[in-house]
Amino acid sequence: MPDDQFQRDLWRGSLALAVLAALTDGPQYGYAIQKAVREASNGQLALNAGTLYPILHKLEAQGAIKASWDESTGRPRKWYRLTAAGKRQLKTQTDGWRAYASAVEALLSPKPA
Amino acid sequence: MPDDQFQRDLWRGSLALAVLAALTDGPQYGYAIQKAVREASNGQLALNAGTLYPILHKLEAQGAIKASWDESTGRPRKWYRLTAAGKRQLKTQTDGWRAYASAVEALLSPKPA
DNA sequence: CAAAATACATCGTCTGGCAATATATCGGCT
DNA sequence: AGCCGATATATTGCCAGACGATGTATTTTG
Repeated sequence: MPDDQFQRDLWRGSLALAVLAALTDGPQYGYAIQKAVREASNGQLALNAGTLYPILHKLEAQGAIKASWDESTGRPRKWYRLTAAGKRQLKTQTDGWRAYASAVEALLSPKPA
Repeated sequence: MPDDQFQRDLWRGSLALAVLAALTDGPQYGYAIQKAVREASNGQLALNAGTLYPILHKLEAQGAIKASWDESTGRPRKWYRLTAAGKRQLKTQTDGWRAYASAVEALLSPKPA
């Protein structure tokens, strides 16, 4: 059941989804993503640095995002932008997340007698 | 930030939440829970046996559920029911799940300009 | 000038979930 | 009667995700 597997992987890696989502409005660098995610979720999703950077590297290895250094600023920043594949992945996983969330909600809501 | 920690733990163990939820309408035995979860989520959450039983044992150890064997039927069945603590836990974690889900949704939705 | 924030990164560890495996009974089909 | 699939519980070994801790260096703020 590859479909099943997909659902599983999706919910497990939902922080990666958050990272992708943070890049929808244009390129960002790591530290800014961390803050953006925290703020967009009203502080509820605190993306740890030890979690964020591995995710970024993995997404890059997968080809979902592409990185480039900006040395012009004081501290060098590594900017990430979504690739075409990354945009597709974001859409697919967003749909998947919503399906998962509504499945959980169905379990939590009182069933019709 | 203990609050943060709570949020994290909640989303990680969301299958345990599903198990608790499956017991709201009265006691159930393992195999029935497995099917109930699968059906209530339209097949999207397939609770693996190797996942379910450890969860049940853990919830029991925590005192959230209580087990009793029914030997009267052919194959003996182990019935689980929510304890008072389990009901409280279900409510708390349900609220937590919804907060988490809406936080993720906030990230996925296009932000207001 | 010191402290806090910015900015990237890695490592070890813990935990959750899964596949595989094991055991045993029951119902239906042939 | 014999076989198979579904029922029913359970354990084990493995892998991946996430976290805390730690490290380095610069820049802003007090």
